[in-house]
Amino acid sequence: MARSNEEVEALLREYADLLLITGGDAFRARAYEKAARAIGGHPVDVARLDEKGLRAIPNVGRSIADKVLAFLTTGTVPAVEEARAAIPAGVRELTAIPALGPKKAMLLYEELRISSVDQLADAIEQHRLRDLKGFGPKSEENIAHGIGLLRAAGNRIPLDEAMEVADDIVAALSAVPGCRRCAYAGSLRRMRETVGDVDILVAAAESAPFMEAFTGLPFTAEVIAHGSKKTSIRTTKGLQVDLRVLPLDAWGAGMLYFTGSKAHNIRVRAIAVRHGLKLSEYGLFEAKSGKKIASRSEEDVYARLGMEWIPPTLREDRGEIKAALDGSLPALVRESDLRGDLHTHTDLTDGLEPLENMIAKAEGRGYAYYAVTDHAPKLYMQQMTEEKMLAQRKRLRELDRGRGHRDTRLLHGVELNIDADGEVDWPGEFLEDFDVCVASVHSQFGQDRDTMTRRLVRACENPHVNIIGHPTTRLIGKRPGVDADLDEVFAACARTGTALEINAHPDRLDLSDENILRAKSHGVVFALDSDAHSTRDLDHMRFGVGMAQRAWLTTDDVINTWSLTRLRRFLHTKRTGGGR
DNA sequence: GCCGTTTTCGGCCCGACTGTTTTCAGTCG
Repeated sequence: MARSNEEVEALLREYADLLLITGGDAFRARAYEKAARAIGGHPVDVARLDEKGLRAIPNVGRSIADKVLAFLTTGTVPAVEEARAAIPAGVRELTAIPALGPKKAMLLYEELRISSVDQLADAIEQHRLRDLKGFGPKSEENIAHGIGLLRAAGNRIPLDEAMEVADDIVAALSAVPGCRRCAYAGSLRRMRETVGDVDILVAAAESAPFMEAFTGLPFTAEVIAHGSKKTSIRTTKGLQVDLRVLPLDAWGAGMLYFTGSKAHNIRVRAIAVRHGLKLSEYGLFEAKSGKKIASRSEEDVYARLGMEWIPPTLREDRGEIKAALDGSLPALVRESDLRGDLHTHTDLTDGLEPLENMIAKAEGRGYAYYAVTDHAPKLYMQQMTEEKMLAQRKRLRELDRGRGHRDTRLLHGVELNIDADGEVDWPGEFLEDFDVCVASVHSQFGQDRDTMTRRLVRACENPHVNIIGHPTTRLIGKRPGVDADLDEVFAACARTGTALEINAHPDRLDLSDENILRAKSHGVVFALDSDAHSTRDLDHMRFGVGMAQRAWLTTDDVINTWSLTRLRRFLHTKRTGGGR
């Protein structure tokens, strides 16, 4: 089941938002936000903690621990219920619009009784905002733009949220007697960056017990359709999940049918037709006689069509069918190929856990090397100094020395800020003592295309910058990527020996699969990084691997699948002016 | 509301940017 931590985090965040909207003490609201973040990233399930255990979590004191306990035992917290009663839920939803915060949302509600995004859109259309204090034509424009962004995200949900639901359902249905196979298919299996609905397949002789178990799941909010072959539900979070039960003999054909993108499936079926065959979710059949040729496994079906088995992440009709026919599919990078992580944080800046915890988890993942890259001083809120950085390095070197050959080697790095002109926080003399430098844009996202392009290219040309972090800085569903001539940036990376990051955080997935494909055509190499701010975040790597696979990457393309020796040579070559 | 080599109060990651003002509030990272 899903951990309680996420639910508690959402509850505390909601309470913090409501406090801000009602104009409560901002520091009090911040206390709830900090506690929410700490609990969300806490490695232990809060449902298993008593008051003492809860208060041991940073930023959780008596009051919040009591509220969490009340929530875990009764399902509600009186103070939160009171706040909810005072403010329509729609007012909080307004704050999801970029450029619209709690103060303006409350003003809109008080003055114009606006309590939904739709009402706000109408009010803008009628120019009713302009008369409000603090609003003008420009704010109207910005808010309208923000609403557009929000609506463009549609009802698709982030990959990790869909994955968690799917994992839960697969675990629940796998435990039902008579289950022969159970797995998720669809865009989730293809690892698309967002998911519209989840498809679950079960192989079993009888479907009824599975349909019953499915509609009875604790998070089923609504049963949309209930039949013997297919049942659809909507979860409490609004995600549609379809379950199909099929005979074990049709498993491969079913998985193939429900996994491929529409375009992939059309192409595969066309190949079947050319062979005088017919492909459906039940199997591959001779067109004339109706005799079944293959259906039990995906490998069988593809093989009878003259193809290699195609990894799900490639099934987008982007050339994989031709490659499968030729026998030239790439050996895609796998999570087990990763030998290290090159972009991670600790509680020295905005991470949630100390250096030692992060390292222990990295070792648990079997990494050969692990880089700690906390924020540099120009991200002002982190208050980094040279002294703090050097103290961290000293500690890290001590930890590294106290270890045997089989342990994870520790690298000391930094995540630099690329400023408006493409400069970074520290001069070369200070940077040259870091093992690895990531550099990222964290401010002034709105620069025009030429300026932003020059800014990123300049960062690539810095001999100490090894990796451009989250290169477009997009936040999926919240903020578009920066406007830059990416082809020019990618060419600069290739020219200067700078790697581009594939940031595996599910809110970023930056670069995206399409941009990775473009960058690869320029001859760029990539760093597949978690950008972890907690030990749990280190496991986000699977999502980045999904993006890398969707872009056809192999271990040759990903620098942190390389041996430490090869990696060090790559990092060193740029500094010594070697280029690539 | 949380926290403390400052310990029961008084601080709280700090600064830039934007659009609105006429000296600044709101939002963001």
